[in-house]
Amino acid sequence: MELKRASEGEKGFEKVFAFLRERLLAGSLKPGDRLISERELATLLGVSRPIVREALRALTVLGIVEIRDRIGTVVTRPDVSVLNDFFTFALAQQADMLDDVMQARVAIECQAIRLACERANIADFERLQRALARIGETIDEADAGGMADFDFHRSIVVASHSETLTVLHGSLAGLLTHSHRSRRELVQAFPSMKTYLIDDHRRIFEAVIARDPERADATLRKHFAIGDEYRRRAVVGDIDKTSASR
Amino acid sequence: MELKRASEGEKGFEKVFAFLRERLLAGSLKPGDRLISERELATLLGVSRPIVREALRALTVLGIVEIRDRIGTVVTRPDVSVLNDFFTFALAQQADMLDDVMQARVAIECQAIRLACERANIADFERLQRALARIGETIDEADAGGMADFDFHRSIVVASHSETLTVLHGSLAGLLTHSHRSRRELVQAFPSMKTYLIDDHRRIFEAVIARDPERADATLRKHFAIGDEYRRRAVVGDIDKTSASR
DNA sequence: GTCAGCATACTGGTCTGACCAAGATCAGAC
DNA sequence: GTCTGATCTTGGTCAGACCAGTATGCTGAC
Repeated sequence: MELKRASEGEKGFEKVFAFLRERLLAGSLKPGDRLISERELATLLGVSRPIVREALRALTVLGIVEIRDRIGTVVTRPDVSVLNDFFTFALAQQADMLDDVMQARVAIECQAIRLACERANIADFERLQRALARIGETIDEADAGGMADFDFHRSIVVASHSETLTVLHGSLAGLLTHSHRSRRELVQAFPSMKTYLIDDHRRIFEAVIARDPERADATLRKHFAIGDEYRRRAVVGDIDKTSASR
Repeated sequence: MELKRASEGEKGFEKVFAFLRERLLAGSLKPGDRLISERELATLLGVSRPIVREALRALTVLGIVEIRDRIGTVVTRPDVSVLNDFFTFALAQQADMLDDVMQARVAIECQAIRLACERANIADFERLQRALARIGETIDEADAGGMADFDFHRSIVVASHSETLTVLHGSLAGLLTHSHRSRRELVQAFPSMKTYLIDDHRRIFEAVIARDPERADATLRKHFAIGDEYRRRAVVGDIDKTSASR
C-alpha cells in the first residue's frame, strides 16, 4: 500500500505521526472529524496502543487534535494558544532576554496599530476608549494600573483583527507581565510618569481614531522609547521628578 | 512533598507534564541537562512508563526536550522548528491565514531593520551586501532568486542582533516560503518586477548602511506594500508590464 | 407504536511486565 | 597501560489487561 510504503522506514511513533500528518495536511481530516479509535489505529498501522497515544498526545500539544475522555479523538481548529506554551518554555530559559522580548512586542504592536487604523470598528474604538479611561482612573494603583495599561495595548492589537499578531502579542505580553508590573511601581514614586502615561495613551488613542497609521506608529514607538528611558533611569538611580525628555 | 501536593489532583500525563514543566520554567532544568531515565521518572511520580513517554514526547514536539535513543532525554535550547510544524498544520486548514502571517513578518522585519540600523556591524553589512549582489545575479532564476531574496531579508533580521526577533522571523518565514516562491515566478513574466526587486532592495540596503531607522523602516514597508500590490494584481489578472505605482 | 430503562459494546486512561537493540561502563586479560 | 568483551542501562516497543464512563441498541413496559 502506498501509505505503508511511505511510512515503512519510520519507527512506530513517526509512522503514526506521519500517517495522521498526511491526512491532516491533505485535508482528508478536517476540524470536527472524529478519528478512528486508538485501538483501530494501532492495528491499522501495526503498532501498539501506547505508541498511538504518543502520537495523539503530540498532536494534542500542537493544538491540532483534542482527546476527549471516553468519547474519542477529534480534529480541532488549530488553536494558537499552543504557541503560548512554547514561548513560555523558550523564553523562560533566558532571563536576560526580557529586553529582547520587548523588542518583539514593540514590533507586533507597531504593526498592529497600523492595521488597527485601517480595520478598527466602532466596538474596537469603544474598547480602546474604555481602556484609556481606566488608565486615568487607576493611575494611582500599581496593580490595577498595570492591568489597565496592558488592556489598552491589548485592545490595540485586538483591533488589528490579525489573529497571528494577537496570538504572538499574547504570548509575549505574558512573559513581560512581571517586568511590566515592576515598572508600574515607579509611577507611585515619580509623579512625572503619571502625565506621561495618561497623555501618551491618549495621543495614541487619538491617532487610531484619526486612522492615521504613520502617526499612530510613531506615537506608540515614542511611548515605548520613553518607557524605556524611565526604566533606564530607574536602574541607574538617576530618575527624579522631572519629566523624561520628549 | 510540595511537588506531590501540586500534582496530586492531576491525571497521569498531566502530573508528569506539570512536574517537568515546573522544573523547566523554574530553571532547575536547563538546556543541556540530562533528565533521569524514563523508568526512574515513572517510579518517582508513581505512573507507568508509557505515560512518562507521552509527556516526554509532548515536550519533544514542543521542542523543549530531545529524546536520544539509548542515551537519554536531554533538555534542548528551544527550537523554532516546532512552530513550523504547528503553522504547517494550521495553514493547511486555513489558507487565508497567509496574509495574516505576512503581517507578522512585516512587523518583525520592520522592527528588526530599525535595530539593525543601530546595531549592525561590519560583518552584518557584508552579509547584506552579498545578499544584495546575489539578488541581482539571480534575478532571472525563480528558485535561486527566491532564496537570494529570502537571504537578504534574513540578513536584516540577523543584523538586528535580537534573538527573539530572529527566532520569530525564522518560523514565520518558513511558512511563507512557498507563497514566496510562487510570487517569485511572477518575476519571469513581468520584467517590471525586476527593477522593483533590485532597486527596492538596494534602497533598503542603503538605508541600513546610512543607519537611518526611519528611512529603513519606511523603505522596507513600502517594499512589502508593492510586493502586495503585485500579488493582488496577479490574482485579478490585471498585472501588466508597467511598473507598480510607487 | 412509542418510549423509558438497562445491558453491552466501545471509548479513552492507565498499568504491568516483558523483550529488543545498542550505547556506556568497567572488569579482566594481555 | 591498553584493549576487549560482558554487563548494565537506556530508549523503543509490544501484548494484554483492567477501570470508568459514554453511546447505543435492545428489551420490556406502557
